[in-house]
Amino acid sequence: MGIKLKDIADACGVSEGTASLAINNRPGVNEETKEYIRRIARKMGYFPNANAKGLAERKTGLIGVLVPNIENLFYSKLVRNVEEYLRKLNYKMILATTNNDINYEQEMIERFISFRVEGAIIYPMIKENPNPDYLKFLDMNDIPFVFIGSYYNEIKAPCVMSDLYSSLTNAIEYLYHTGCRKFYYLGGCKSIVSNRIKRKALRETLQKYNLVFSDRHYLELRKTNYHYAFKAAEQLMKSKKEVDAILCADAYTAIAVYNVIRQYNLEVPTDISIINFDNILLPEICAVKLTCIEQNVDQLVEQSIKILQKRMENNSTNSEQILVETKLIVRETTK
Amino acid sequence: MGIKLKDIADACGVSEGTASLAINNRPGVNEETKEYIRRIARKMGYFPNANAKGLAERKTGLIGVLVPNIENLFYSKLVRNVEEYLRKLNYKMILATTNNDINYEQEMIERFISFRVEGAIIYPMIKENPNPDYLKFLDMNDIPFVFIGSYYNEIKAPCVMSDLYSSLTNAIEYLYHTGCRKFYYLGGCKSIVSNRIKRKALRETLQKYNLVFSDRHYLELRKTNYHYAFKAAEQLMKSKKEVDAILCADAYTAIAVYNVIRQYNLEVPTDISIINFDNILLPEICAVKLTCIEQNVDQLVEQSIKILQKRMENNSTNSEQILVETKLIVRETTK
DNA sequence: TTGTAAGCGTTATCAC
DNA sequence: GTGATAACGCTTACAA
Repeated sequence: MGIKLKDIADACGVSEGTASLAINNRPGVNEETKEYIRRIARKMGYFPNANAKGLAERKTGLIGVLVPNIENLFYSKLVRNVEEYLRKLNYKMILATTNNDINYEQEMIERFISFRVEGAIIYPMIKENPNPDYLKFLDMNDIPFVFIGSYYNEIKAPCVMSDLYSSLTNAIEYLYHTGCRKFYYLGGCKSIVSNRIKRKALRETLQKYNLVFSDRHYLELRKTNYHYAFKAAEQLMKSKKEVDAILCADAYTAIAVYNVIRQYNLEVPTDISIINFDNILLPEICAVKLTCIEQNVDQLVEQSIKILQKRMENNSTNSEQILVETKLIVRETTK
Repeated sequence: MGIKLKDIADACGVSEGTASLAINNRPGVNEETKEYIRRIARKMGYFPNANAKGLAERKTGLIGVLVPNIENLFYSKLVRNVEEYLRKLNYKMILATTNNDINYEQEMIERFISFRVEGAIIYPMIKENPNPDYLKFLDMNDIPFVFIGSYYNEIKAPCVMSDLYSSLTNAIEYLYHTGCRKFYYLGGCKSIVSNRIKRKALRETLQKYNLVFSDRHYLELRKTNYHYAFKAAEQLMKSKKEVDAILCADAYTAIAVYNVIRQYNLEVPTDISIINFDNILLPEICAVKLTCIEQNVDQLVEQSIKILQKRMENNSTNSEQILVETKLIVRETTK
C-alpha cells in the first residue's frame, strides 16, 4: 500500500508523531529536523494516505459534484468552473456523472456519502425522476448540498439556477417586436422543473399579447439532441402549420431546426426565427450564428458554492432559491 | 461524520463484526439476522466509510484518470468511455484534469497517490513538459499506470495511442492522389511526442514523393484552438505561398483554416484541401463537413485498461506500446 | 523538542 | 452464528 509515515519516521530516526508534525508543517518541531524530515519525505515520494488522514481528522476536504453528462460543453464548462473555484477554497472536487440514469445518480450519491464528502453540488437529471428520495441519505449523513441548474420538487434544498422565466419573457418580447406571432418550443421532458418554468413563461408571456401557447406548441423530445430535434422539426414543417419562431433547448437542437427549415427552402430569420438556450458553440464553427440565451456559468457556480459554504458552516437548513440573470445574445437567427 | 457501523450494530442489537458481515453480504451470518441488519442499514441511510474501508481492506477500488482538459469533446468522450469500462470491472474512476498546467498535473498525480488509487491512466499534457519526474512517485508507491494518447519520453511505462504515423501517411497519400503537392501542418507544440511522430510521418511520406516537408511547413500554434489557428492561417494566406493542403490538429483549427481560406475568396477543396484529426463535431452542425482522421476511442480505452489490468495483476513492468488504427473519413474538405 | 498512546471506522482473525 | 480484538495509517493530546 505504498510508502507510509512510519517509513519516513524510521528513515529519519524520529517518531511518527514528529514526522507527522513536520510533514504538515506544524510548529513544535526543531526547524532543522523539520526541514530534514520534509526533504526525506519528498525524496522518498511520500504522500499521506488520504484514507487514514480523513479518518483521523474526521474530514476529507472533498466536495462532490454531480452532473448529468460531461460530453455537453455546458456541463463541462460548469464543472471546470466549479473545480477552479473549489481549488481556491482548498477543497478537492470529486466528479460524478449520471448519464441521465436514475440508478447511476443514486449510486453516485451513495459514493459521495461513502467518501464522506463535506458537501455536494447537484445538477439534477434532465429527465423525469419519479422518486429522488435517495437524496435524503445525504441529510441523514449530515452532508449539506445545493442544487444547481434545476431541482427536484420533492427534495428540500437550496437551489441556484438561471432565471429561465425572465429569459424567455425577454426572448419572446424580442421576437414579438420583430413580428413573430406563432411560437413553438422544442426541448426535453415537459414535467421536469426547469421545463415547467419554461412552459409557464411561454404561456403567460404570450397571453399578455393575446396569443396562446398550448401543449401543442411544446414539442417534447425523447432526448434533447440533434437527432430527435431534427425529426421533431421535420414533423412540424411537414404539418404545414404556421410558425414564426422556434425556441430551442440548446445549440444542437437549434441547428437541427435550422437545417430542417433550410431543407424546406425557408429562410432564417426571414421566414422563421430561432432562439436557443446556451452559448456553448463558437459561432464561427457553426453552420449558422445562433441568437441565444447565454447562462452566466460563473455566477451559477459562485453562488452555489457560496450557499454550500454557508450551509457547511452554519449547518443552516433553509432552502433559499437564487435566480441568476441570463443574457440574450443576438446573432443571425433572429431579425 | 455521518452514520457508522456501530449505529447499525446498536440499532440491531448485534456486534459490529456481525453487522459488517451482514452488510457486505458475506456467509456466516444467520439469513434472517442478515436480512434484518441490511434492511435497517438501508433505512438508516448507512453507507460504509470508504476511508475506513480502504484502510482496513488495504485497497480502494479506485482508478485515477488524468486528462489535459475536459472541455474538449475528444477528452470528455474518452473519459466517459473509461468510466463505463471501469464500472464493468467494478472500479471507481477518479477524474483529474490538468488544464495543460504542469503544476496541476503534478498535484493530481500526488492526489492519486494520496487516494491510494490502484492504477492510473494518464493522458499527458499537450505542451512541453521539461521534467515529468513526478510520475516516478507513482512507481515509488507501487501504483501501476499507462499512458494513453501520447507519452513522456523520460518515463518508462506502457502506452496506448493512435497510429499517428500511418494516419498521416494515409491522409497524405490520399491528398497526393487528388493532386496536392504543397502541404502544411497546423498544430501544437512541435516538441511533444505525438507531434514529433506527426512531423516524422510528414517528412518521410512526402519525401517518398520527392516533396520536402521542412520546419517552415509546420505551423506551430501557441495553443491549439480556433483563435490561434485563425491567426496562423491568416499569416499563411497573407504570405502568398503556394498551398494545396493543410493538415490540422483538430476540428476547431480546421474550421479556422476553412474560414480564413473562404475569406481570401478561395474554395475548399478546389483550391485548398483540409484534413484534421478528431471527429468530434457533428458534421451537421459545422460550417463545413470536415474530412477527418477519426481516432478509435473505444479501442484506445479498451486496450489501455487491459494493459493496466495486466500490470496490476502481474506487477509486470514492461513498457509495451500499442498503436490503434485510425480511420480516414472523407467528407467535403477534400476532393 | 520529542516520543507515546488513544482514537478515527472499518475488516478480519480468532475464540466462544 | 456471533462477539471481542487487533490491525490499517494517520493525527493529536499528553507525557517526558
